[in-house]
Amino acid sequence: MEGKEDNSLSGVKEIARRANVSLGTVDRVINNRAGVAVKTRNRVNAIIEELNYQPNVLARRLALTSRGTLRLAVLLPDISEETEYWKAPLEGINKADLEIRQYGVQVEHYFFDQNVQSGFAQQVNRIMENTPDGVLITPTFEKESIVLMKFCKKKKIPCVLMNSDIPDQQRLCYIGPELFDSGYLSGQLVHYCLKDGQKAMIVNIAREIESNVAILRKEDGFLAYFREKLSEDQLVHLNMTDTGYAAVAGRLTALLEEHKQIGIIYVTNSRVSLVAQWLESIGRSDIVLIGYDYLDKNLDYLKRGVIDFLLCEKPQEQGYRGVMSLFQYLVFSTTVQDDYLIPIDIVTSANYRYYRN
Amino acid sequence: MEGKEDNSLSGVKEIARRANVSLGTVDRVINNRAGVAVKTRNRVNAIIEELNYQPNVLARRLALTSRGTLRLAVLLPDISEETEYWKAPLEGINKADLEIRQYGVQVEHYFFDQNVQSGFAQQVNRIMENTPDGVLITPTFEKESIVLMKFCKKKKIPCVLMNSDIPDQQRLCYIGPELFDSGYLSGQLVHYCLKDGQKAMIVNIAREIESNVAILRKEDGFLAYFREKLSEDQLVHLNMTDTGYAAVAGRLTALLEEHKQIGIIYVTNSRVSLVAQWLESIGRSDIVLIGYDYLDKNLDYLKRGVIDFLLCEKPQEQGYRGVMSLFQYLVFSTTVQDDYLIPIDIVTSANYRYYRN
DNA sequence: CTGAAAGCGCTTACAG
DNA sequence: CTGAAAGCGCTTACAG
Repeated sequence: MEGKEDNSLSGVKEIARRANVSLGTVDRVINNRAGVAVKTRNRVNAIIEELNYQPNVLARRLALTSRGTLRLAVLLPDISEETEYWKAPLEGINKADLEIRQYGVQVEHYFFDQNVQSGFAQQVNRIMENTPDGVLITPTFEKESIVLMKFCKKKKIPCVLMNSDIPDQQRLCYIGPELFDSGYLSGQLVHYCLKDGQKAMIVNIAREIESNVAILRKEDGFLAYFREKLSEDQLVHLNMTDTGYAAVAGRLTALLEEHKQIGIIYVTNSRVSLVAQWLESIGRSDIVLIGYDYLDKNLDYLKRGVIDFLLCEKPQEQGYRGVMSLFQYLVFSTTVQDDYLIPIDIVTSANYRYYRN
Repeated sequence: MEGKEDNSLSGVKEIARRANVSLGTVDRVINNRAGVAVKTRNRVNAIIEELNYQPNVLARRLALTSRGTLRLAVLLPDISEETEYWKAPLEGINKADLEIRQYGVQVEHYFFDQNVQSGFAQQVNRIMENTPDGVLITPTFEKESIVLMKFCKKKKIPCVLMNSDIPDQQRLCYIGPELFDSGYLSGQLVHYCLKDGQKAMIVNIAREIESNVAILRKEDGFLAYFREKLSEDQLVHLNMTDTGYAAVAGRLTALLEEHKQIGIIYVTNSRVSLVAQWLESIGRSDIVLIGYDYLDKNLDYLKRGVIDFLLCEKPQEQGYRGVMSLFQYLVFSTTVQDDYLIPIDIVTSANYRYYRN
């Protein structure tokens, strides 16, 4: 047992007293600022070590309040009829915004239309003009995203990716699901539900399937499972670039006619509601339906038993964590930030209540 | 647009200036402390409203640092060979502890042996003697828990329940799963996996099944699903109060002999590993096995395909949130705290990686 | 290279 | 009932 001194002093003051220097010098050492004699620096550092000193983040942040605000730029798709999904990440971002506002952080939104690549490019330019202190993006268009990421790298602005990843570029971290495993998991669910003699169908519904990294990765994972544990003979493929209901319903009807043994359908994104609508209209809710995302429309079908499984990747949390990791990095200069792979939740009519937000 | 004045002042200072009172008075009003003339109080409150003033929690907490520490008592089962599970909530509690320590909060642990009711009572007494500022408990033994809860109520100490609930007592909130739905969800999974002509088995393994609220609730939910969508004829029951492997294996072997059609087994707690061990020993990993908890032992079986589904209820998060909700309540005097029903995660060999802690 | 002073926004004795 | 002063632990000009 070491005799603990009556430490009326603590923190920087105690360090200053022991090292026989002023608070200013202690501060310079702690924050690695220039202008301290090596000898002094060493002495102070030794005491810091000895005391196992941990700065009080409250006090630090309070003292910094007077200094300028930190500006975080957030780039993500706007919310449209077609992309209700993006409401969720935005909610998470706003939640984080509210929490850290009082720490002198300010979040600036940049929205783009997912179908307009030039609009994305334009927003990237605006961000670069405004040179924020941190950047959070959904890298929907790879080329322009890389432009921004390179800019950030040069300017030493931390850049966080969300929802889907572009590896091998200098980014602070990626926050989102491991999409391959998401598909693989779907394969597994299909396997559990497949009755004897049945077939499964995989359905991609999107304007640009070939350039949609997310869909391709999920499909890869799904097929990997089939090759491993089942057989591709048991699988029917469908790609729909016409995303209208009539078109989808038409093709599905034809395919079901052709492959009467289809017992399970896996839709690789949130458009699963189109398939649900169709299944319901033909009175075939016995077919197991698996799809994506905790959207009101999808939940309706889930509750009614038309959709059986929804895979969900915590969109709010992605937004929240995206902002918070920038905040942590910039304010508390936390060390290396790790990628955060979001869990892939399996949601059914029996547990969906507990996944609200 | 209102002309915004050059507010060099803000916060309490600005309020004091406008109301023509001192900081002390403003503080009294903000914190509802006595000793302010009604007229003054009203004037100050009006300005607070007008300014839409929000106190800076950083500054508040920093100022309070000098005051005494807040002491939180945490009561939960200790970690033994038999109850590795409780490591997880403890981790969450420790994580919260680390985060809020610098805000002058101190967590005190009280452990008990789940098999010794008198030990639980003893710890309850110790807590009451120490009169902490907040209490977080796992109410394993109902009677003693109620004693503690009543004590808290009288002393106005906030009390949070974790893991299982005792409703209708004055508690700040409950943090844990809705156990009925957990069983119901299991019924649903069984339904999806059940092939034609197969039967399912439900297995309870615990010393005291009849007094184990958690197990009973899950079983209720499970049976409810069967009554609703399947038939009880398709179900075989097994209660094991002898929790040793030999006994379990013996009974299971006999039952499987009797009911050869059993294709799925649902174990209502983390002892699913005993059944997994048996299934593996008799080479029947084709039987679908569903159980509970993200424990190393269970994960091993999950990865090897012996266990198919693990239902998990975020034990770390329960501990973390339990502490944090007390903290929020005591430090920021957040208003009514709501119960937080933890999601029931469905974990398989394809998504378990993302549920680590 | 170093120190003394002022300040971040709030709270608390203490004195009247 | 009210105010002036000191302090929470850290940071930042400014002066030397």
